[in-house]
Amino acid sequence: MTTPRRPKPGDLVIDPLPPARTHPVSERLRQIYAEAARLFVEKGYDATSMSDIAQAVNITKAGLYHFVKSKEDLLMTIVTHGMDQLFDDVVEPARAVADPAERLSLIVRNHVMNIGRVRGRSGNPLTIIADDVSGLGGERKRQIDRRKREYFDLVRDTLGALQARGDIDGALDITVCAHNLIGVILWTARWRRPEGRASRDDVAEQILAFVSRGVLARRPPDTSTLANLPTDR
Amino acid sequence: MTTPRRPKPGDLVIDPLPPARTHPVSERLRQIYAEAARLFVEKGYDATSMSDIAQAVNITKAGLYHFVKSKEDLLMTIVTHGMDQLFDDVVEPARAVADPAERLSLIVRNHVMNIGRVRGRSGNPLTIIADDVSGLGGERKRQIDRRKREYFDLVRDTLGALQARGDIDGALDITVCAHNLIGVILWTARWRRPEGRASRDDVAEQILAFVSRGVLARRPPDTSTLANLPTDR
DNA sequence: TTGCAGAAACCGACCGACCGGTTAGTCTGT
DNA sequence: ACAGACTAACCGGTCGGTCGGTTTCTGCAA
Repeated sequence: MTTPRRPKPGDLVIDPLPPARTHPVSERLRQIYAEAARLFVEKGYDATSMSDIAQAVNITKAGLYHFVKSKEDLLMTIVTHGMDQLFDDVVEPARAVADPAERLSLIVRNHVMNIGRVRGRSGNPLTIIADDVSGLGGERKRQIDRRKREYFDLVRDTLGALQARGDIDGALDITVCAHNLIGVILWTARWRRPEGRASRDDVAEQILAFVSRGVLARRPPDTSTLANLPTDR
Repeated sequence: MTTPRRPKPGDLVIDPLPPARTHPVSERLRQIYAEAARLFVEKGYDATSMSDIAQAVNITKAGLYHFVKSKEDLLMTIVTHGMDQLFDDVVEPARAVADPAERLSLIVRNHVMNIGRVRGRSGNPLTIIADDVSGLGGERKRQIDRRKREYFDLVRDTLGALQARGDIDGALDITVCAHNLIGVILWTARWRRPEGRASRDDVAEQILAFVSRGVLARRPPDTSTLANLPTDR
């Protein structure tokens, strides 16, 4: 029952969803994790059967069990890998940035880029499904929840630092703001289509503008003082 | 195969999840829809069995099928009812408001209040699960999607009107903004606990402030001109 | 007030399909 | 020879749903 190691920087980690193993992870295994992740995201964990996954990689269910211990293990590995990516791409880089405004920009940009990234032939890694971990039993669920909490705290503390130095209106509840911000980011996974009009970069910049200035803020300090009248109809 | 009617104003609609029936809908039926909704939200549609639902209302599965035609019917009725509420509480009132800024406020407030409302002994009505309608076949899924689209268009058009009159920065993509806004609202269903610190009203006002002014907008037009320096530190 | 028919409410037993997972054994490359 | 990759057949169990029957409620004629 050792806690599953996650790849350290310099680990030569292979692109899509590698299990914690030594180097030449078999192509099959990669394929299995990639297809399983795609199906879990597409149809949901409960609605995806092991036969579905087996069929997607062109082996029988028994063949699939040659590589994988259980369905729950499969989910745990996938979600853990998604979390690893989140920490490698977002959390650790963010912690290296001292200025909270810059840190916030980095978090938004990197997280949005992380979501919807297409790796190999797999669909987008999850983070979304990380919310759908009800299929995980006791200790493993707690492990994922702890890392989600860690990420949330990073965001909230960053907003807290901004509020402390006066960059955020004191009337705003930074805990609620942190939820809102994360909600906006994660929501992109549900509406953005890779083939759509908006690229990942576009969306990242749009979201940054959205959360920074808000939707109703007029562009520069408006030159005409008329703008401040109470509800002009 | 007539399209299921939804209650018109003045219909004397009974509180939690009534099927389309004449007045004295049986208590059992109300209980069934309420418990089913609670379980679907709690564990997900696929992970909830008909036996679970039957047990929750203290009858056998066969007894349950006396009231309900199929599991999919149950889901469809619940989701349709959730949509009805969204339209009654948010869309139709919003359409009666001419000013787009006021309309936006109404949408945010009423939608946040609608989510997490507790009716009778049922949990919060869904709108969340309206995203989880993969269990619905062809035509019925399309029917729900059409109404989701209608709501989305209302939000986007409202933002469009605000942008047209200069209240929203021209650089912002209002389609992305609409997604962001809806994401923030729906996300509340995933993190807000009724017993928690923040009331529904609190959250509604916080979100309104969040999307209006953004997080990084300093309070009033800062009196010291020093504030406009490029990235201090 | 009673008797009773019919409808609504409900149950125990059961169905075929499919679930996650296992077994025993067969290929194939080294 | 042997190990990894893989399969056909199968396991106990649960799924959504059905069946035939019994109880309980309700309206109404005598």
